Amino acid sequence: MRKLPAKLASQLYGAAELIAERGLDGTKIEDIAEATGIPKATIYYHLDGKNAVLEFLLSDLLDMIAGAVGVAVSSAEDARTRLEAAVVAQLGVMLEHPFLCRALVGDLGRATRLPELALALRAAFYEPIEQLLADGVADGSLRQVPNPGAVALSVFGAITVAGLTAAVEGPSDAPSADAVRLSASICELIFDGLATRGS
Amino acid sequence: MRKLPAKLASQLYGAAELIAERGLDGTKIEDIAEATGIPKATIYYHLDGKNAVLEFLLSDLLDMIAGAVGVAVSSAEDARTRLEAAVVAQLGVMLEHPFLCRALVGDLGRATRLPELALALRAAFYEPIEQLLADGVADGSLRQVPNPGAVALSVFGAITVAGLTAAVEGPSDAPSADAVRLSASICELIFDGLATRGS
DNA sequence: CACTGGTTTGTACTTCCAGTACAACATACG
DNA sequence: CGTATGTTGTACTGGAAGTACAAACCAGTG
Repeated sequence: MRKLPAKLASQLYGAAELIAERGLDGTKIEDIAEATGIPKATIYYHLDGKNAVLEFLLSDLLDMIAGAVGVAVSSAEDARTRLEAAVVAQLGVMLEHPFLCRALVGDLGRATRLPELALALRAAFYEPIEQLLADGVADGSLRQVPNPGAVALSVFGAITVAGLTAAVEGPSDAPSADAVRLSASICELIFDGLATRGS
Repeated sequence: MRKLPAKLASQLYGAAELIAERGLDGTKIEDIAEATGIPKATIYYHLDGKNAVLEFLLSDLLDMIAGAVGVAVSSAEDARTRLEAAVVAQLGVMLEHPFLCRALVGDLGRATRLPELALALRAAFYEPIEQLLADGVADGSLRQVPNPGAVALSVFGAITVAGLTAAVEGPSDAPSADAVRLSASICELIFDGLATRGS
């Protein structure tokens, strides 16, 4: 089940918009069959049901994010700079795949209940951030905080919610420019905060 | 449909844990009937189906949050202080109702597709924050940022994700103490940021 | 008390859809 | 050619949501 032919895989993306729009519940297998041109029997030959369709689509998105972030994170810069790069990378992928993001948000519950996906979610979104915050303390580019776990979670939330919302709201025609802009706002928040400065 | 008898309403809460655990899909109406003691026919007499059960439970949670936050926000302090109070209030309610939070996360997609709930979600979580950030700029207790909308969204994400995760992970035995602790971490992040200070 | 209107509930039914079974067909490759 | 692996149509099964409805129940109210 883990190696469906490339051709089918690419056709399956035709279902993303459908699922994004109506949710997996509101989408009949027959609809997916029609939208993708893959007959129902064939879908069932390769995939173990509806959930597997979602799982396939989302794990792909998550892999893309994890990949892009992984690249961004592995430069030689200090952690703070790498965190900025990671945010841009993550938002870039998200804004480029708005339908997948909408599907993810819409069926988040299901996603977190699919063990494979839950892991991939963590790996794509949360872990890199957690790691970077720790690195930043080590290399002095970020500040030590009393409760790193909670803070990492909040940073993760700040980035992800902003990204998902942006992706969900409007498919943009210049995703990577938007990603840069949005990431600037987010980084300003998480680095400098909102308090009025003495300086 | 908006005024089910108090007795039934209270019984319905018995379904929250069930839904939190398995998701609405994984929960049969018959299960809900059994868990709450309300027979299926009666459920259908008052409510228009499964979604309405979820809608009832979640709109209640959202009302509680909106209420608590509303109180916190309406003090005479400066915006920054009120924002802190709002965070504590929001987290307090969330940690006190872990099952409802889990149900919310698990069926977020469905929730956002129910128009009433989508509005209540916005009103409970996002709008107060947006307002406070604006107030803060006005009264000088918070800094002006180039893109207030995006920042408000990130702040919202930071608080909500941290809160939901905490609620989902472990039902705590001292919710309000935990809320205070967690909110301190979050506020430190959103006010002071993570950059290393010159000072 | 009897009448009336709303609730409550059991039971049986309809409908819809995910998933299965299976047979016929295609394609490839030895 | 023939065996294996994929592809697809069609018909079926099973389970759960939601509906229909009638019988019971429970106020009030005259």
